Amino acid sequence: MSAGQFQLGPSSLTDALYESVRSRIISGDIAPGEKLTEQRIADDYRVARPTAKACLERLTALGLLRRSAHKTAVVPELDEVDITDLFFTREMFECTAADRLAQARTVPEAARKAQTAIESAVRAKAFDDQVVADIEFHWALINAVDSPRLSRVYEMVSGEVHLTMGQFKAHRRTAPSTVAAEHALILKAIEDGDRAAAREQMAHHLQQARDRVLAQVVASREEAPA
Amino acid sequence: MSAGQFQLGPSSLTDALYESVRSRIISGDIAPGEKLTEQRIADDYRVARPTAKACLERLTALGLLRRSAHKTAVVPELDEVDITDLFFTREMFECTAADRLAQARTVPEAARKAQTAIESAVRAKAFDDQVVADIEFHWALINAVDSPRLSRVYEMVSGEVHLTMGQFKAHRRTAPSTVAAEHALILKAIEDGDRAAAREQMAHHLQQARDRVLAQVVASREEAPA
DNA sequence: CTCGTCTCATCGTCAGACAATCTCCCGAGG
DNA sequence: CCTCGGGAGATTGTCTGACGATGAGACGAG
Repeated sequence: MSAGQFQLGPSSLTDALYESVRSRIISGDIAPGEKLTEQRIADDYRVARPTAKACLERLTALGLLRRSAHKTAVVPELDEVDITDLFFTREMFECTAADRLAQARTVPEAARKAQTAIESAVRAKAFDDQVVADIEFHWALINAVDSPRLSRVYEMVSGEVHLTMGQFKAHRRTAPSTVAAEHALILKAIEDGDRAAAREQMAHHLQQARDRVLAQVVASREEAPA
Repeated sequence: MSAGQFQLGPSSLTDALYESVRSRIISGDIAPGEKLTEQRIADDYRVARPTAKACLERLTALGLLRRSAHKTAVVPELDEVDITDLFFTREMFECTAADRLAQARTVPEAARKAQTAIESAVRAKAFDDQVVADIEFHWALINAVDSPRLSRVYEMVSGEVHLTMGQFKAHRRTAPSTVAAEHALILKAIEDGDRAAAREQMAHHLQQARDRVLAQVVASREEAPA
């Protein structure tokens, strides 16, 4: 009985559950501030509570949920301090990656593909697609470094990056297609093998992105002072 | 009955279990290559298997264990590729931290304390203490940046750093007290607010450390060709 | 209106069970 | 003698069901 324990899928049930909950959080289907009990997951997905528990623990480790002992997990709402810290950490990762790639003059194919995807999403005014492609672009650079540990630790901030994007895309009014231009500069620097420029363009891009996000946080707070 | 479920300690049983197993792996009490079944943990510590399982999963996430689906977890033996990658990642973290601290001209007190601890351990020829203090030194710099995310992700490599130290300290024959001297240069650069120098000294120190570890790996392999 | 207590929701952990999967040894065949 | 396939045991993934502990909010006393 009990719909559980088919593991026909490519990965185990646990992984599928994790992926599903993760995407629901990232997409905003489960809104920031919303509580997520173990029982709710268990009921929603017809799994046992321990399975749901493990899933919540994984998400907590990635920063997609926050909880302390005996308290219910909630989807965090990132404030200015969180966002500043998050982008600081991103900058460390991504500037290092840009430097490395410039050193090797390796422009990953995946990054180019993501770049064209961004451009077409901008033309189509498909903001969601643009966000997805943007994240893919950054992931492509990280993965191209070919350092398992770098990719592993980047995953720990990637979830929160998604959160910032999803959290505020509803409020988005300016649609800066400058993102694509900034990406192009980064790729150019990598192509030229100019390490310093690659670092700098990446840092600049991330600071711009951070400021855009911060501006939205402030704006959304002012229009909804709780 | 069943000795479990007293949670007198400061943290929960799960945390205590995790800490204990972690320290046993790091100290080499559980040797690299050794298999660690869920049942063994459960028996050793008189906890239920699910509790042991959760513990192993946490350690796996930190790189202190390796496992794939349906296979028994083992303490990894880091090879040259792993160590190179690990130090590359460390360099990213720690150079960023050194840069930041130099920018603020903040020399953390904890780092100074660790530094004197290293010196006295060197004088006492207490190699184990030296390793512990060395790790504390590096942690102190990371934590002084006061970035929750930086500290969180550093934890993901810190475990493996411990492993490299513990894994090879048995084979150690040269006792390079140059470590303390290199640390002093880093602190000096931070004190002077010289960001470039801080980065460079840190990078240099880590490259030295990496080469020392790599040399030991090669040496230990040659003397024990399995 | 404030404060302490009490109940309920939720979590941490346990025990025991079953199916799926992996490992390893051992015998059949070349 | 070596290689290869098959089965028994070991190990994991997940389930069900249960108990005590902890935290949060309601409810009544002062």
